[in-house]
Amino acid sequence: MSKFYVTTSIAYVNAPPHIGFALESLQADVLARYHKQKGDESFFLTGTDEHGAKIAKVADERGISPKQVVDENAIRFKELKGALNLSWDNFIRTSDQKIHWPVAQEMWRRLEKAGDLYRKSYEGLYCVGHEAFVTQKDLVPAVNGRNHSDQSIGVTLVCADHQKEPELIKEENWFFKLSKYTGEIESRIKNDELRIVPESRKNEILSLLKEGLEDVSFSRPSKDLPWGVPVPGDDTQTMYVWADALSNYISGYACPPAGGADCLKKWEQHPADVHVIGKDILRFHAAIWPGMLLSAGLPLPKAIYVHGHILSGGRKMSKSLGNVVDPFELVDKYSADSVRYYLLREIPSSADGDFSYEKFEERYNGDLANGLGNFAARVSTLADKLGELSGGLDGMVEQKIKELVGKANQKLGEFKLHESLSAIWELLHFGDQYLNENKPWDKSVSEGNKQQAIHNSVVILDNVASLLLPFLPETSAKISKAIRIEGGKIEVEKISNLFPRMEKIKT
RNA sequence: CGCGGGGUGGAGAAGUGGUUAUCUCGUUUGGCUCAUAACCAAAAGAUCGUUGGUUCGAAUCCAACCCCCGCAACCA
Repeated sequence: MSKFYVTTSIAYVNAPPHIGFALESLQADVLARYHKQKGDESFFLTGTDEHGAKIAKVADERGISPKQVVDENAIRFKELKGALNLSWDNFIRTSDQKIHWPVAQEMWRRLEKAGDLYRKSYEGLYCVGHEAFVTQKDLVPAVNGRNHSDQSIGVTLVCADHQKEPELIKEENWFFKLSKYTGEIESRIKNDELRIVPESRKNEILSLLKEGLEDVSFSRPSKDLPWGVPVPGDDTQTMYVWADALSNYISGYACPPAGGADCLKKWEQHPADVHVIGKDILRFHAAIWPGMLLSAGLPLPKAIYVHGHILSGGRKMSKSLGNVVDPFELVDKYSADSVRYYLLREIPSSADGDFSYEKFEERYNGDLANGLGNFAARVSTLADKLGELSGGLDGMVEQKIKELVGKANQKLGEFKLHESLSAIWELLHFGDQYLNENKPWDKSVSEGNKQQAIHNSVVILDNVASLLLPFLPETSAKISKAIRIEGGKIEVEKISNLFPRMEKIKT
């Protein structure tokens, strides 16, 4: 038995759960369930990132404490477990002062001890409207008439949102010597000690590393960032997101009750096997996080699996377009397993994918109702009519099962979840073909051949159920429960309407 | 010349030098009737973004160009 530790990224709680986070959770869930099924000791971690100026601002606007804001929102993320039938073992919240903070602070001390943290003044453009620093790209030429006065020096640049000229502000921060680790990180990724999947993402990060990493700011003055983990030994500064949020992979990893430094030991013995993340945060996980771990003298995760984003109707989801898809609404309307199936099958597991109700319906009717549901009903009805079955396994059927089970598992190992599902459906298709060829309902077929054909179909169905366990746990259990195989004898209960066909709702 | 990813039948994808370019959905036709008007088979439908090159042979390698999408360091 081996160990398997998988994580999702932690979600920022300034908004309710997004369907993209649902996808990420499902992908990690499949991996966790698969390893559990194999008999591995699996640990699946998820959680929420709860600090930052944005949260503090929301709290301020609503006249409540930041703690209240994050408590409210974190619940929504936890509820995803029930809604989507997730199997995570722990949910870590970065506002957890008892478990998380000591770990984040211990990490900080380690970096400091390694001589990798230093003070430096940071200079930036500060917009009063944003109450935050803005970058050059946030600025646009002024369009206001009153700004036209100083044409002598050209156009005035102002903040796009507030039409105000930003101030130049200097402040002192702690910086992390990430640049020091560029070479080491690069070589670890290059030789797959830290595997980045898919290949295209690996190349992307390698080309970034080739240009070299710069040191990153690791803290903010506490007056600007009041809501966060205090920097150990410097009460004027609060940790900026990196040391805080990324440490969750250690603090959330079944931290021993003693906490703090003891948590790091656990990671030292067995770091994460996979971090499942979105393409938007690749560089943080493939550069800053490994840099921190190297500095702290800790092992790197073994793999980072990068998924794409979900588009809605071919476009980026955004509130202003009104095409945001709420995962809870979906599950409510359909079922957990059908939403799981759609997201895991339709969205290529390492590229962008699209969500639309039309496609959902197509997948549901085509694959779940007509494919899986119908085959289960078909086989179980045939078997139920005959009562107890005996007979052997056809060599050709056995070989096909072996081939496709192998393919499904191989794809899973490559994190190609949608292709793994596709292999399972190949097996279903083979089952339908097999039945049509052997016609166990036909009067001209001998009793022995009928028994044989149905026996083989049941074995196919049983294998499908087993392969489906990580993807569609509920459905898989329903099918498995109906099939009893003991020695050469088989008994099957009738399985009806796993997925009732949907009527066309939309044009 | 910032970096990267991508452009394959109506839609979505697979396919990194070699016989008639694969799969799913959709369309048409035939078969079957155990099954959720489900299942099986066959057919139609692609100048593989454009142009040029390498090669006996390219979707696949090279060059130029066009188009789409990310990223461009503090935004998680």
